[in-house]
Amino acid sequence: MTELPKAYDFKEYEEKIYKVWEEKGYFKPTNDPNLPGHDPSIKPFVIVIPPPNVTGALHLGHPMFVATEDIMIRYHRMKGEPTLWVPGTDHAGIATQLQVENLLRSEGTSREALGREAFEARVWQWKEKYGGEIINQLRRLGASCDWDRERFTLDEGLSRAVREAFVRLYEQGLIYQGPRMINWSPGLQTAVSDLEVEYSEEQGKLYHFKYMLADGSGEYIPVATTRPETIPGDTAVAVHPEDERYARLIGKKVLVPILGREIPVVADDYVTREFGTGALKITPGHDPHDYEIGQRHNLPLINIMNKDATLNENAGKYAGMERFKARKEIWADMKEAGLVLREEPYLMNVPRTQRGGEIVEPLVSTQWFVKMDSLAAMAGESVRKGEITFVPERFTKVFLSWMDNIQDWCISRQLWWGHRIPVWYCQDCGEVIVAREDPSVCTKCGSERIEQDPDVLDTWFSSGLWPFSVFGWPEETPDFNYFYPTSVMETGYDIIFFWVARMVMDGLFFTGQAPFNTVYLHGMVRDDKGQKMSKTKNNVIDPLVLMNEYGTDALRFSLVVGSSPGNDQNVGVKKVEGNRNFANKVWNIGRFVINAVNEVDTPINSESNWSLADQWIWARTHQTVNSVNNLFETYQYGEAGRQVYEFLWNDFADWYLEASKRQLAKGGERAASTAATLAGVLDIMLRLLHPFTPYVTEALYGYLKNACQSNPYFDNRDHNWGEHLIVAKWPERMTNEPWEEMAVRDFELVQELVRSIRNMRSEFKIEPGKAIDAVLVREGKSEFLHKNKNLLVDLAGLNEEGLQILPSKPDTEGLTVVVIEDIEVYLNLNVDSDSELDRGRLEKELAEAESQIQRLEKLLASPFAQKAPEKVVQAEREKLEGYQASAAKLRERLM
RNA sequence: GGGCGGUUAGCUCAGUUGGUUAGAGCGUUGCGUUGACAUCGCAAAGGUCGUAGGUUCGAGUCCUAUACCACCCA
Repeated sequence: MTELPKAYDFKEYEEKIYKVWEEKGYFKPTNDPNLPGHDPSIKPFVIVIPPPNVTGALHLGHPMFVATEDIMIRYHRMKGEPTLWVPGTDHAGIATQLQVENLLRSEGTSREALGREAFEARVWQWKEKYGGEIINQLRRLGASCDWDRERFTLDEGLSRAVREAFVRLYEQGLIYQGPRMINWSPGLQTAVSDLEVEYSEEQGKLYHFKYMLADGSGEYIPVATTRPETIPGDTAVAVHPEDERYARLIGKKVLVPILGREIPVVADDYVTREFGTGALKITPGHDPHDYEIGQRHNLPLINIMNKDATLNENAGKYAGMERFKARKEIWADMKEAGLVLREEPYLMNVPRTQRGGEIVEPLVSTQWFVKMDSLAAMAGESVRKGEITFVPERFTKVFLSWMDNIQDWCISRQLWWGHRIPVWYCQDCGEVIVAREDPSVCTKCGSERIEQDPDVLDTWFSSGLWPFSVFGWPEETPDFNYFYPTSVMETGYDIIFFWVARMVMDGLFFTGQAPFNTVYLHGMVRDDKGQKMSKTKNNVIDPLVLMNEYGTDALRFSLVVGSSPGNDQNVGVKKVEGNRNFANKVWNIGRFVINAVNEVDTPINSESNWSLADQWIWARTHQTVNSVNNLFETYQYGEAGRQVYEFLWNDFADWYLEASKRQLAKGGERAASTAATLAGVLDIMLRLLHPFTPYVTEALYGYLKNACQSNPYFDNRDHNWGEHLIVAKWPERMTNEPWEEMAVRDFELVQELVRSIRNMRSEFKIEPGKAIDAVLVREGKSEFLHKNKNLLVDLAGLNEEGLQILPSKPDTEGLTVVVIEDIEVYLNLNVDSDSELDRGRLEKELAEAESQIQRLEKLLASPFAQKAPEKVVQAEREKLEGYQASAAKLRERLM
């Protein structure tokens, strides 16, 4: 057997282990519905991946969701359930198109120069080249997905699903085309949906000016606007119906500045009297609110802008001028005409595109929309009925309020990369053909002059179908029938509207079932100061760098542990480093245990005779297993990981391993049973830890299993070794045995004694290696001390030969005392026991004990003693007794 | 304007049926390499749990109000 190296070298294992898992087929679900012997009655656990952008770069959000989903997947797989994680990527219309356009620009060409077909071919090329990168990175993160089921939103099957979905919605009257106010991105030259617009508070100006009455009276209405360039599109001035200032002007005509067009003054209670001048210019063609007001008052709609955000012929002399230049020009001209009142600084909400960040222009354009109200109502009902639950629960409300205030969804995009809208227009008879299969002639007049709509669908249109399109829908494939609906949708809370809501609506509409029963939402990853990561702030941490430096396990653990569901998570390099150290700690625990197993040279024949330490570590193991199970069932992975971490480091390594050394040194059966405990506990903990840090645990598990199985004296009966850890059985809850509570209490007393003695050593500067003589006293009942004296000797560094255990107090002249409850520990520290230092220390301890006594006596005299549960009261009484005992001993000593 | 989350040790954060002297990691201080681990060990310092009320025998935890920070929606 080869000695393991002193430090865990993740580079040595990660790739190899992943390969083994994959080759062994562990990522594939058991009970595959496509194979003989399938049992449809067994419930599978299924997650579909939130598909990353196919040409996107890896950022910390990816390891975040991979870690969380992989934890869920590995846990269910280890529980023996048929488990499937479907991977895939998203074509990400705008993002991908922009990347390729950038590339073309650098080559001195453009998509327009290439033409649509050549451009599309070029994007596919790009996708083939870079699309695999993100997938490889997911593998590197340890994602245990079934790669044979990998999908891409633009692949053939999913494209068929998209077309089917579009046609069905259209047939049901839920898709319509029409002129509506949309958000236009002049740079991207496409419509974007409401969700793709972000508002940023920016310093602007509020321009006050005169709207002259048309009657030539010289009277005017003062109006304020943030966008003077839209004045040519004004078709009314609105005032509040109850505003006395303007009441008499309602119904009169005013003149549009510069253009001199007559428009009416209307009354509408949308107007806020307190805002600005209390009079609002109405531009139905270029403002969503004005658009609605325009509809209410039957106002004409004037479009004054071209698609590139220059003004058009309707703007008169400003035609052809860029929108912000026009703003200046118009204002200057109005100033000259004496129409300007004043300007004041104003903080305004500027709409910008999520991608690119340029200012969005609201304008009326003919686009395709999905009618949302009935779909949203269905989705809301499903959630209200509890068919879908959110983790954390508070997102239910967010989801429902979105559903209750839903707006129609603009799904057409003027892009070339995406699912082409399956609509054809007949050039001869004007027929609109919506079809599942590309038509070659007009279905009405038979003309061959038909043209397909040039637009593509919003990427989210296809993402919404993802939970079932990946299984072959609309075909009722075996996968679809068995794996759909899925179990958990795990994703970030930032796309609850973009994606989760649409999946729910689509799932219900197309399949009649909610696409998943649980939505687990994770928070955003921020830097270690809580700042959003962004290139401009230069605080982006590249996951690949972290993985190269500290290993995948460390990164995964850092992204899951120390946070709670739905809350944002700060990640710094320090944290990852700390968890690299943890992986190394686990490795070294493993080295120690394996070594102990290797040295077993006797079978265990007699009844097991557990030491206190053995009992304690088993009791703690049971507690941890039970607690971790509870936490997993309630999605509290962060806390579960923390508990395993704490157990391994603070209980198992710091205490049990130390305690086990003497037991191992004894050799024979004692050593054998100790090794069995070491191996048994480690085995369980590796299983609990595996979903978090799959690589180091799998590596160690292999070595541990090998050591145990290759030693003929080692009893493997309790181990139930899995072929690999990834498919080893998950530790289920255990019932606590009656002796456990006592073992924990006794061992904790030992720990307290040891800590106190260590403190004394430190305080009195005793050399670390020096064994000290001691006298241990517990009035009348010294068995506990006799039984555990070895622990005290080993862990506290006492001198075994010089150690006395007495049932009553002897002559302890010259010794320094420590008191823990009713136990006195006299230490020979070669210091003057009557020294000021020592007396001072004892007095401080006594004072502390006395103040505790006072506190507890007061507590127990209060109504607490009657009203609190007996168990709680009893615990406090015992504490009081402990303090009373130590106080008595301390007082005696100080006499 | 509506909503949601946060405010706990110098820093970053845990703390899910309210149980009675509040936890971790990092950082800080002191000591330490005898074969699991210096990617380590032992010990120490450090918090009136944002503020003000309330409910309760008991509140970091529940309720009300309020301040500040962040986010979502309009």
